[in-house]
Amino acid sequence: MNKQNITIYDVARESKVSMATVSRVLNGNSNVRPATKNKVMNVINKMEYRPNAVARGLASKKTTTVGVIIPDVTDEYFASLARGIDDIASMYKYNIILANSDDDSSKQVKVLNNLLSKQVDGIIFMGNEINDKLRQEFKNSNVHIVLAGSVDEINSVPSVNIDYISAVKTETNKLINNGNKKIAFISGSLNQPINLDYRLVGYKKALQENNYVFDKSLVFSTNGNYQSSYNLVNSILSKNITAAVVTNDELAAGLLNGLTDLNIKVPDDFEIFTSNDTKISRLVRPQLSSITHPLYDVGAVAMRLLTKIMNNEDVDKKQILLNYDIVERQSTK
Amino acid sequence: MNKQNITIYDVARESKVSMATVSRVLNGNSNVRPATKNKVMNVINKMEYRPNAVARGLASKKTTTVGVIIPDVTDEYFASLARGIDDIASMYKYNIILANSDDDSSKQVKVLNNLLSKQVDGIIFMGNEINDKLRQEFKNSNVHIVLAGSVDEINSVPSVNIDYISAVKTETNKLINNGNKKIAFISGSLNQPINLDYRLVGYKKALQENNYVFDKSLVFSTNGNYQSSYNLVNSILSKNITAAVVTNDELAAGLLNGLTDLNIKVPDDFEIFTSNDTKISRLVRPQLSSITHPLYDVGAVAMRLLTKIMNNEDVDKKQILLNYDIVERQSTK
DNA sequence: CTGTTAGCGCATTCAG
DNA sequence: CTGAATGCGCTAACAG
Repeated sequence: MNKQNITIYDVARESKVSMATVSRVLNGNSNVRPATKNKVMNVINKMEYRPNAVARGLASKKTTTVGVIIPDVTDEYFASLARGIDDIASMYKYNIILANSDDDSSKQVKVLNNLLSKQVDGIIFMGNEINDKLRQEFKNSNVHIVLAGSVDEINSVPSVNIDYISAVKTETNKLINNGNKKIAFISGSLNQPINLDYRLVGYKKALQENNYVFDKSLVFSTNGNYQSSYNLVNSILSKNITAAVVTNDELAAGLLNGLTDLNIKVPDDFEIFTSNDTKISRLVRPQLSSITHPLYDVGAVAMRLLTKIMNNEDVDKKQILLNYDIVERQSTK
Repeated sequence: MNKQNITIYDVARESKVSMATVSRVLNGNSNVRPATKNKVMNVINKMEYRPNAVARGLASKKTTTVGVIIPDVTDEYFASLARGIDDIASMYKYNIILANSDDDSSKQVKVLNNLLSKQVDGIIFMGNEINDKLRQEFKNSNVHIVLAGSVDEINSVPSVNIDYISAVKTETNKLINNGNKKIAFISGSLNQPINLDYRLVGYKKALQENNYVFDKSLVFSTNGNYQSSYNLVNSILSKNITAAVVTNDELAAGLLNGLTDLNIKVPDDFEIFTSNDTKISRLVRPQLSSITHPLYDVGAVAMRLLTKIMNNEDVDKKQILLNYDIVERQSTK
């Protein structure tokens, strides 16, 4: 008999007990005499029996797998979240089905439904924009969903993030205190609430507190990649800007390199603050000052929250904000 | 009735056919009259019926999910492979269960068995070292396994890679042609066959062809991270080395920055070739010359190969080598 | 504490 | 071309 095909019946027969008893020891049910438990365990080990999780899932209506919807694993921001998610998931005996969505709305609902058909016990969603259609799908699906490092501006779903507003505000304040008069705000698409409704708001708040007038022409909305900010440099310099708050590290690296290539000295002639503290921020020269975004922890806490929710435990707060810090490296004075 | 709980029986009743017929239209079985097929399809759409993949898996013994064992999603090298894997997987209607192994041998067998219990139809394995224990587990598991961007020195498993020997040899030759007399080979652990049995061999071949004597003291085995090569710089310079072939981009970035911090000019005073052409190689200054490693394609082809194998199609070659190229950016003359 | 029994939702014979 | 019946491997009452 093939190792793959050993069933609970086989070990029951071999152990001279009923399959129900085997099932009990498998599931740690206490209602089984230690002696028979040992007997069964021995047979299980001897036969190298491995429970069929699919059958289990069908019978119990629990698959111990969660779906993870991610824009792109290749993006270090989300990959770091994913790593935190997987570590905690496996700690709680869950597997993750990972699905790339490219942040594309139609792909997102497609993979969501695919995940649901696989009967996942829960879903961790990562994405830069959540529209009504998606919210509706979330609601209609009867699985629990948690957002990781992603915001829903109306908080219709539990989520784990940092306080983006406050973080960006702090950075902007530092730049103001360093004497900069014109500070750019450079982000990925402003259609993304995380940029428009959080980070930009933090930027504006800092300006306001310091009696700076908000100047729309100092706000740069890009597609978020390295080249887009690299190409922005001339336009930025023409406006006598001397510092920038940037919302992702690739963007910041592009800006930095663009500046350097034009012989503008960072931080002497231009200061940069970035947002996610990924490896990139330490690889470039000068190294980038940044928010110390605890990406791994955001993923980990999101997954932990999901286990609680799936387990029907009480959770006091469904919108969790983790602590961040600011690290000043070489791109700021 | 809850959308999640609509079964094949419900649509059968509603369609006034048997569940067998519904099953047939679901599976594209041609033995069903177009008229009844339409009737059933309409009901399916109306009720928003979504087949339960778990039940399907139990009945058909196919789960349309494959396991993906990865050292660390956070590593851009493997993340790029994973992205290629997922894209092709979803193209063929498979989902991927992603499991991080940290390249740890005991974790690897643990997640392997976990994946097997989930009845995955196949496995893509990524890892820097495959030992006999693991090979044995591979053999005992009756699922098909394909290696992506990872080598088994005895080729006991189908795999997709590039020709590391030839690639490194080409790089080394260029460095030799540029007049360098002492060229370092800097890699992650030499316990990893990919470094010891492939890349180092390529390095040696180039030396030999040019009548250079191989000097063991020019070979640096590190733990593979940025800091480890950064810290190596003094030791390297003390040996009058003027160029290096580096086996991963983080390592190369560390070397580059270490050199730059000591005011050694790259490429004028020191040339660097790196291996994986990840974003990093373009973010640092000067940008790193590299093998143009088609990471996404390696993952994609590995997944495609797996689908063929799972489908019992004939595959002529089970050890696939993809084409690479060399791109000379700013770290070489 | 242990065994018997009935599904979980579907694919798949086997008849017709 | 369609339906009835069986079973995939396991969990979860229900009895005892």
